[in-house]
This record gives sequence, structure tokens and C-alpha cells, in this order.
Amino acid sequence: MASSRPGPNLSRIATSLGVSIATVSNALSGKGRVSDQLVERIREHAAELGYVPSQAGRALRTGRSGVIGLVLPDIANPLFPKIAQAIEFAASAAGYGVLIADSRGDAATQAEAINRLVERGVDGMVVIPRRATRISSAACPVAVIDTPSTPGNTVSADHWQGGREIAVHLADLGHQRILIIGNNQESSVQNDRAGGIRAGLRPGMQAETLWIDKLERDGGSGCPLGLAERVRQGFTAFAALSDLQALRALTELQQAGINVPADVSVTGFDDLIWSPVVTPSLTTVRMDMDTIAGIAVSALADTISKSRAREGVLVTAESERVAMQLIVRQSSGPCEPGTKNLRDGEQIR
Amino acid sequence: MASSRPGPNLSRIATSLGVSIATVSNALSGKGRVSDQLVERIREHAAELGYVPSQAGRALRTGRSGVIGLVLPDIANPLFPKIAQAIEFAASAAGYGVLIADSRGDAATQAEAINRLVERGVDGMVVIPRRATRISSAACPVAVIDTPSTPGNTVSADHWQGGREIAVHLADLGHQRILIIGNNQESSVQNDRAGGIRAGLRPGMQAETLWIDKLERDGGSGCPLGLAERVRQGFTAFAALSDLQALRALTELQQAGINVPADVSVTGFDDLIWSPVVTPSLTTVRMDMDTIAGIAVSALADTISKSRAREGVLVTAESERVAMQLIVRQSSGPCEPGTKNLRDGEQIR
DNA sequence: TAGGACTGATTAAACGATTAATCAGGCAGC
DNA sequence: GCTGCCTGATTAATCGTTTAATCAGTCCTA
Repeated sequence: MASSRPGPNLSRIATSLGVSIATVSNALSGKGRVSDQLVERIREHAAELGYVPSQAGRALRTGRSGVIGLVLPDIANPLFPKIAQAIEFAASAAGYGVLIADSRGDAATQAEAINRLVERGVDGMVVIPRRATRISSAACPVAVIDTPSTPGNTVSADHWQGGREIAVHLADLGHQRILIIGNNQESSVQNDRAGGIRAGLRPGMQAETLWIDKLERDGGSGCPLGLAERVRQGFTAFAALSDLQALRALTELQQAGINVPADVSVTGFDDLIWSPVVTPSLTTVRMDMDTIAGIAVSALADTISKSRAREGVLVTAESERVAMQLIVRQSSGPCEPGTKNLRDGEQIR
Repeated sequence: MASSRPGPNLSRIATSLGVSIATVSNALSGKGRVSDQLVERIREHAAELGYVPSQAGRALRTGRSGVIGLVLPDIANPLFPKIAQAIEFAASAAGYGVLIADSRGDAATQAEAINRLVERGVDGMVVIPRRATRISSAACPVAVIDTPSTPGNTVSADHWQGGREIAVHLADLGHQRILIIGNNQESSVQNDRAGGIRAGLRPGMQAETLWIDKLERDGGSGCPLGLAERVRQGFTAFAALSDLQALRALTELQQAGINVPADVSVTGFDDLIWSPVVTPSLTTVRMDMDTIAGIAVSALADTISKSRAREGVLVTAESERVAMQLIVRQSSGPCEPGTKNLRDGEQIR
């Protein structure tokens, strides 16, 4: 047992320099009136002692914990790493820590998870809601990252525009019949992406949508999507609304002996981790998560500093939508009119 | 401006019931001596008022923040969602919040990220180190999840045993020549997995290892692995050390017209999100993250409650290794002696 | 009936930082 | 020389909780 507490505090610095605690506090925060030389001396001594302010003490006094919560309905989402990384980066740049909360995919426990965060005293939260769940504003400022078309959205990628990028890309390649593959018709993000694709079609092009959740209700989880049949029907491009579905489509097509991109094209969304390394690498649309997270966090920080403690507010940002970027890789290629309706085993070249 | 602070505190409950603050505190925590009826009345009233204790006040007094840090060197790791979910679940069951820290893959900034956590006053940390980086014990208890073979490991999946499971499975299917595919020779986890595979081989079987990072140093990121050539050389099974590499191998083989599992088998590790839904679905080995996280967090909580504040300790748990579970899916199949050395386009059936 | 043990409650002192209010001088203006 | 202002520092209160120390009774025992 050495001394009482290992970390030096304001009091130790103060007595050690023969000044008052308040002066030390003022010197370090640059707030009160302290002479320049004294500020210098105090700063020096504090650094020397390795002083780190106690968050607990500060939080108690100021009513601010310096921590924000990150809420995702389903943390198992493959986008989660990118989101968490971007939010953590932006938050730590703004001087905040990030506390995670998970409701394990259950919409009912989402409220509970949010409550845990509030009880932990977070100053605000970044919420990425599931499907169309509205966030009943909690007991603190909330920034929502969803899609521009949902009410209450703070900032997000422009999924609609991303869809248009895909459509234009496929149109440029000469594709006429496109199958859009989504996994959840309730998702507002996926609906916007699909809407964007449809809006980007040129006259004469047509699109149909395949919702995997419907299919799996009968066929069971992981069932085949029947894409070979779709190829025979004349579809030459498969635009998945997420790279996970794109991957599923790609492998199913490959297994059926259909060559991507020679026979048909496959595109995705999100530029997930595997997209650059599968064969053929996936053409996809990337959202600029760093920018989105930066806007969300700084808008949140703004609102926090303006609002009084424990007040529930929906945060708004000046620029609501961030453009998505088309990444063209190998999985999309020109539609050769003569090669439609291939049968298994017929290879090109 | 209503009253001073929105949340009720001990003082409000106390005056409202005409008792002292200490009595309320004792009643709610069940610690001091309070009559049963009074306890009942206080609890009731507290619930009625919606009292939530201030973490800041408690932290200041007790020196414990009730928060643990989760440190990963690379948060973009596709395993991260599962890890974060499991840790968050275990932590919140133990009454802890989880603060994340990211060093963006940079080993140098890992120390900085850990520092941020310490400054935020975490009571302890769960660290999943990169490669063979040793954790210089920080200013708080640290639980390390790596692999049983590394010194200082607290608890982890038994990667070696997982490798053996794969080897035995492939041996049972009749495979003789196995190509192990890893992406990083420095990774102790991957080395253990590879070692386990080798140890599980039967007499007459042989294995070679392909490290992707070496290959990419020349070929560039995402370059082909040249697996078709390996098939011609007589390899019939490709045992990747992670599902990401397995996916890469699978798609490359499929693109080359080699059928999985008819011609060759592919296996992975970790049962990542896409493994069940690609075609063919991936045979893999799953680690029981919930159990591992549970052990790590409860061992950490134990150590925290035993140690004095800000003391750096490496946490140990009673059971260090958790068995991995083989998941047999479609990507692995029997090795048919007559069908070896297939050329592109030669389909079976 | 005095002293001790026990019960059920209160008092008061922390924990560490912030900040409004105060104070001691120095200096200028009248 | 008195008043007022400005600078540079201090005093002291406060945030909400925990907990050791204390206190007022009640009951039991010698």
C-alpha cells in the first residue's frame, strides 16, 4: 500500500506548487485569470506528474460524461466494423468515448439497450435504426443515421443516388433486364436503393425485384435463389442491394456454370470486406462512412453543448445526404447481345 | 427552466420520505442496517420516481466507473461483430458498459488507444492483440483473448484443436494432399490453426502452406492465388485459416471452372456471416464466442473487484481454452480417386 | 438499576473537478 | 488621499454517492 491513490489530482499539483486548486484548474483549462508564467509552470508540473483529470469528478460537476452511445439494432451486421470504426474515430477526435449497445436484432430490446446507455450517463447517442423503427427520442440528444427519405434522419449516405449510379453503370454496359435482389422489403435503406436503381433505368430497360426474406419463408434460410432460371428468362444483370446478397448471387451463378461477368453481371452495395478479394471482384457502391460519421458526431457534439443535461432532442445537420461512390470492379461487364440465354456448361471464349 | 436537475437523486428521495440520504443509499444497496419495512417503502418510492443512480457520483466515490474497454488492433476485422456482440452481452450481464477503442490497424497507435481508455477511467480491458504483440500491462486489469499458446493469454478458442477437427474431417473424406491457406505468417492464431491441421494429418497425408501476404507482396492486393495450378498439381483440399480466405479460394476455383465440392474441397474458420449462404455453403469451424467472452469478462470482473484501483494485472481464468466446433456444410466432400487432375471445363456427373 | 449488546437510523467526511463570488493589491483619476 | 477599476489569485460551494463513525433507543442480564 503506497499512498492513497495512484493518480495525481489537482490538489496534489496545487500543494506541490504552493497555489490553490482553483488556480491549477484554471491554468489547465485556460478559463479563469492566471498569469502566463504561472500557467506555464503549472502545465509543466502537471505533465511531469503525468496528471490525467478524473472523468468522474468532472462528470459529476459538469453533468457531462464525455461519452456517447452507439446503438445498432443488429451488431452482427457486416457493416458494423466500418460504422464502429468511423464513429469511434470521429468521436475520439471530438473528445468523446464510444459506448456500444446491442439489442441482438430484437427490436423490443432496443429500448432496453438505449436505457442502459442513458443510465450510464451518455451525453448523446448515435442510432442506426432497424428497418423503419422510429426512435422515440430518448433522454438525451440523438443523431440518427438511416436514409435521407426517413423522417428524423440526421445524416446518411444517399442510397437513392447510389442506386442510380448502379443503374447508369449497367445501362452503359448495355444491360436491358435487371434483377434487383434485396433481403428485406421493410428496410427503408434497401427500398431507397431499389428506388434509385429503378429511377436510373433508361427507356426500354426493365427491372424486377427479388426479396430473399420472402423466398426463405418457404425455402428455408440459405435456400437457392433460382438465378440460373432467371438467366434463362433473359436477365443479364443482378443488382443486389447489399454485398452479402451480391456474394450469394455470385457464388450461386458460378456454381451453376454461369460466368460472371462474361455471361451476366453482378453488382452490390457497401463495399464490404470481401468485395475486393473474391473472384471476380465485386462492382459495388461505397458509402463514405468517415464523412457521415464525422457529420453525425460533430452535429451531435454541437447539440450536446447547446442543450441542457438530459434533454431529448433529435439532432439535425446542415448537409443531410452524402454521395455514394461507384466502384467498378470485375463482376460487371458489357452485355453481349448474342450470348444471352446460355445453358450450363456453355463457356465463352 | 424547471428545477435544477431532471433526474431524482438520493437526496430527493430522502427528503420526500423524511429519512436521511444514507438510509436511502443503504436501503437501495442492501448494505447497511435498515428495517425491512423502510427498505420496502424506499424501494417503492425510488421506483415510482424513476430513480437511476448517477454513475458519476458513484464512480467518484468508489473509484470504479463500471465500464470496461474493448481493444482490437483492427476493428475492420470481420470477426469484430461477433466479438463485440459477445463481449457486450457478457459485460452488460455483469453490470459493465463497453467502451470501444480502435487503432485502425496500426500497432503503434494501439498504445494510444489503450491510453484513451485508461484516461476515460475504465476499470479493466479486454484485449484481442494483433499478431504476436504482447500487451505491456496497462494501468488496469487486462484480459487477453488470443490463443492458448501465447503467454499471458486469459482465455480463447482452442485453435489448435479446431485445426485438428478440420484435418480429421478431410482425412475421413479421403483427401491426401491439402493446401493450407493463411494470410499472415506472423499471426499466432493462424499458426496454431495450421499447426493443428498438420498434427491431425494421418500417415501418408501431406500439407503445404500458402501465405497470402507473401504472395500479395509481389502480386498486389487481391491478386489470384493460382489455385487452379495447385489442383493440377494434385491438391484436392484447400483448408483456409479463415472464412475470408476460404471465400477467396472458393470463388477463384469456381471461376476457373473447378467444381466445389465435386472436384475439390474447401474449408474455412470462424463461421463468418456469409459462410452459410454462399453456394456451396462453407464447411468451417466455429468458435464459441459467447462462452469465451463470458469467461473473459467474469474473470476480468473478478480481478477488478479484488484489485485496488488503477493496478495493472494480467487476468487469468481457470479454463483457458474453449473447444471449437466443426460445422460440416457443402463445400467439403469425398475425394474421388479417379477424378483428380481435372482440367478446366471437365465437369463431373 | 447500571452496564453492555444490539438495532435502526443519522452525521459527516470524503471522492476530484468546476466556478461563482470574493479578496488583496497596484494603479490611475479627481 | 479617497474612490474605482483591473489583474491575479483564493475561498468555498456544489455535483451525487458511499461509508465509517456516531447516536438514540430497546432489551437483556447481572
